[in-house]
Amino acid sequence: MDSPRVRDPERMRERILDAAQALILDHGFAATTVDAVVGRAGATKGAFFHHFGSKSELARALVERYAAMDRAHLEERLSRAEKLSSDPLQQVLLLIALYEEEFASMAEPFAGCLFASYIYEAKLFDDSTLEVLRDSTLRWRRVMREKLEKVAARYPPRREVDMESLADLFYSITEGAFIMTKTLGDKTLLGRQARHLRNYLELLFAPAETGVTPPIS
Amino acid sequence: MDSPRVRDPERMRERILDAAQALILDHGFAATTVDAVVGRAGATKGAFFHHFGSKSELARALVERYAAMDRAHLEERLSRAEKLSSDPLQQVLLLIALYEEEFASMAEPFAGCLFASYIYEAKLFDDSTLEVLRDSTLRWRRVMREKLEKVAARYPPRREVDMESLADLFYSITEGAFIMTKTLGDKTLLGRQARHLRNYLELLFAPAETGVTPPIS
DNA sequence: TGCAACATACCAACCAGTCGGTATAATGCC
DNA sequence: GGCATTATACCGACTGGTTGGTATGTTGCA
Repeated sequence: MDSPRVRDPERMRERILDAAQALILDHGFAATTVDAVVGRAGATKGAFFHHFGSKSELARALVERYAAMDRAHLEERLSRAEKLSSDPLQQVLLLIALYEEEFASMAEPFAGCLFASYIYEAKLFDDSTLEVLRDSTLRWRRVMREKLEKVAARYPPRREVDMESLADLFYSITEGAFIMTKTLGDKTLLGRQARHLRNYLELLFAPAETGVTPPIS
Repeated sequence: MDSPRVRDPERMRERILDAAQALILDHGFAATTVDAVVGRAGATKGAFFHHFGSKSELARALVERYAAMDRAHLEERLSRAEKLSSDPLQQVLLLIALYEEEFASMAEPFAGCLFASYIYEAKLFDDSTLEVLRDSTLRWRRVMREKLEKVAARYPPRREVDMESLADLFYSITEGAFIMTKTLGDKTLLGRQARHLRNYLELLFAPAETGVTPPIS
């Protein structure tokens, strides 16, 4: 009935990864047992250790999948924003707005970020796993920084800011808002925090007094 | 010489809490064993279970101590800012500047926030422990919101913002910057992120076009 | 039929918590 | 003050349950 007797190794692997991710975001990596993972995935230990050589290998595979998804997600949104406007400032603002939209349309309050989960158990992971975190963070920095430098070239910022830390603000605010969301269970929080980032950029790069765009509401 | 044969239960308790906190911020709660804690604290299992009925009881005691410290820290900085200026906007800006100073003067890149560590292992803790997280978060929100409302009453914000989410920005940016700091190991990051929050508030509440304060640099 | 994809039974290491015992400090009494 | 008595602080071997991992089977598909 419910369980198709057909074998689909790729799907099984994904099911295990999905189960592990959900459990890890609630319990952390250490407290997520292999038994619990296979239980949730509807698999067995045999299947688990067939697909992953060890629990640490699962950790790396999981974060690599997550990083790839995060990267693809950012690239997709950014290219959408770039198609919607040719002005770099508008592109950045649109990018944030797109994220706001998605946050607003989420059913549950958001489970959390795997990067943040890992970093607070950093000593449990090997360097190659932590390298994925660093790479992803630095990618965010680079992508946003390049875009912001184009913005700054066209719209001289009203305050002297370095573009690196301004780029980091995207990551910071998001991660911080994830934590608050998990703490308070308020799913509107994420979008409202992103909105402030948008406000800041609008104010910072506002071309002239009258050029301040009105709130979209 | 080195080991005083005098008994000091309070100090022993603190030593255990200190050891636990340091280990938890690196390994998470689940992976922090009682043996490791007592090892680091120079204590034994007997001492541990004399002071704490269980590992979960340690978790609660630890986060309560952390929350009290966080609260006292905020109150101290805020009252210092309030003494330095009578203008609510300046008070808020000074508060951030005080935190920037502290972040800048730290020797190590900052170990992390216990609240964030706990929230990514939330399912391991009982409600009374998680309540401490919520209370602390809501306290930050309330304190900052009250201050910001006084600011907004005197300086009409240049954009329509709700003071609640603006207040939350203090917590968000801080927590997010903690995560980035842990990921990249850059101890200047924290202060530079706080600086952007200060910029935002300055721009948002800037009294008039000419009133935009020049960068301090 | 051969091999990948599972399932099941099992193991050794580890871990939170216990317990009998010891050392030190506090208290009550003369 | 001195001393018996009690309470507190601490020690460390031990235990029962748990966990990551393995060894050995079984099943489905090319």
